[in-house]
Amino acid sequence: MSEHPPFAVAVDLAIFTIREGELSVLLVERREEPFAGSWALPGGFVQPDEDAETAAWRELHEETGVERFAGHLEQLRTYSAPDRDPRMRVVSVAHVAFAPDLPEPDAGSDAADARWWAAADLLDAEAEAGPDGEVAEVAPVLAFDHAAILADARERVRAKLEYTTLALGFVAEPFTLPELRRVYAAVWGAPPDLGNFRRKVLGTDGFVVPTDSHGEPSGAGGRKALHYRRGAATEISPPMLRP
Amino acid sequence: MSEHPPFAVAVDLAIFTIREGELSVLLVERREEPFAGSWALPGGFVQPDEDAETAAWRELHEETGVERFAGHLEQLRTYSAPDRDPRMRVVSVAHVAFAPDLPEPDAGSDAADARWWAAADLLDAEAEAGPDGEVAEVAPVLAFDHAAILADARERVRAKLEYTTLALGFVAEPFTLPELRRVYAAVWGAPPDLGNFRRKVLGTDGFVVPTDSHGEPSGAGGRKALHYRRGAATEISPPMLRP
DNA sequence: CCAATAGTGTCTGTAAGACAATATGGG
DNA sequence: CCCATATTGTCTTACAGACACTATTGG
Repeated sequence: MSEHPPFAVAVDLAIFTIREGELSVLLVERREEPFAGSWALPGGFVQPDEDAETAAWRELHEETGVERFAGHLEQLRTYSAPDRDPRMRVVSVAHVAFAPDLPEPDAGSDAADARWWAAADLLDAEAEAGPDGEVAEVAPVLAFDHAAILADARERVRAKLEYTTLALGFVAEPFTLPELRRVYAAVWGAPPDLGNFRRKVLGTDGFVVPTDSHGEPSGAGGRKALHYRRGAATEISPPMLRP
Repeated sequence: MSEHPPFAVAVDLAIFTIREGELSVLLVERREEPFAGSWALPGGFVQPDEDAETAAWRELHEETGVERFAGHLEQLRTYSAPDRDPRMRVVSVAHVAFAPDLPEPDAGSDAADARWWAAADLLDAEAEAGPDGEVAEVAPVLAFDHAAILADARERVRAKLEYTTLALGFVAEPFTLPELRRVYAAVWGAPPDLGNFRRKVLGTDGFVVPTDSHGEPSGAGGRKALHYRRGAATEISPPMLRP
């Protein structure tokens, strides 16, 4: 049998939420080398008594400060290039998480800062300038291989909205159908057709269940939307395809 | 920052092929402890200069003996329960591979035996008895958490046949449409409708390209089927759903 | 009344499910 | 000729895409 050289095993998390209509991801500014001063996905090492998912939940709680987490967490894939960490051999079991309206994070002990970034600003290289020609804040280049992890994570979320009800993980109960539609718009980058979206959601058995209450108008002026709660269904079949 | 305790990192492989119309997977009989004498998925430790995928390809070549591998290999997911290996802390980056008509394997140095097993016999617990009441060979209980890995691997393959052209990885070129349909039948456990299958495959641009040759009748009597080669397409949209 | 948002209805094209009919080969 | 397999075609239904129309609220 071959040797079994020692590795460090880490988890990295792409934690998504929707802020101001944009799919946003939590990054931390590293205090320590390597990549001190760079922004990176939150993460940490797996401890001897943990599996990777437990470690991911622990990091999620530590980074967001949220105790009761209403969203979803799942394994993404494992990144294991020999040179991905310059210090030593580290394989990272990356995870994806998402939740409704998470609070502004505190910088943890090993982070100089922590904040939400619009995923599109980090991933879609476009001319970054506001309408008045001013750059709000330049999107950073991520440390390690975290740009690749983030790209894979966003694609996973985009794909899963097509054939699962995981969009419900981005909204707090009770929610309105326009709110749910804005989740799809933010994740996919373009809104699904209004009427077709309602037909699909309401026509999929167990996706949402109606309540007798209703929300407030979203803008100034406009009709009140009905409130719904999440149903028991987890899959959408046939899937709702992206525009 | 937290500690980074040492782990061993392994790869395990679920290598599938179709033999006698059945989805089959390669198992090895372990020579060493733990689980000496038990059957397990082939695998081994990742070496210092390798990433997990490279290690998986190396193990694939070592276990099958095939040099030019016509099929497909991809990462499945990582299994990291603290007690999954009684000797020490090992996380396993599981992979799925499949290929057309692989040869009967040789037992490697660390294996007492190696052979193909029908995946259904290992996963679908049924009354195991032939029509004459005789049990051909009792399916083993797999070592470690390999039964769970195998179940996840088969589900991955089943799902991927729906929306990708990866079924082509199970057939040698040139192939006939009935051969390709038998791949779907073996993986899904039931054949897709004959006419609808042809309409879908031939109607998906770049799935298969016709040739001017043809195969021999499959049974005694029966028409000759046309030969095809794989096209450039990798995705099937909209997907071909399981029956 | 007007603008803005929520909700309903309709038409049409695509494609899948079910299944029938025809073609081609071997014995 | 008969049977087994391959190939083509048809009918029906489900459902998505596009888009028009109505309803409700605040200013």
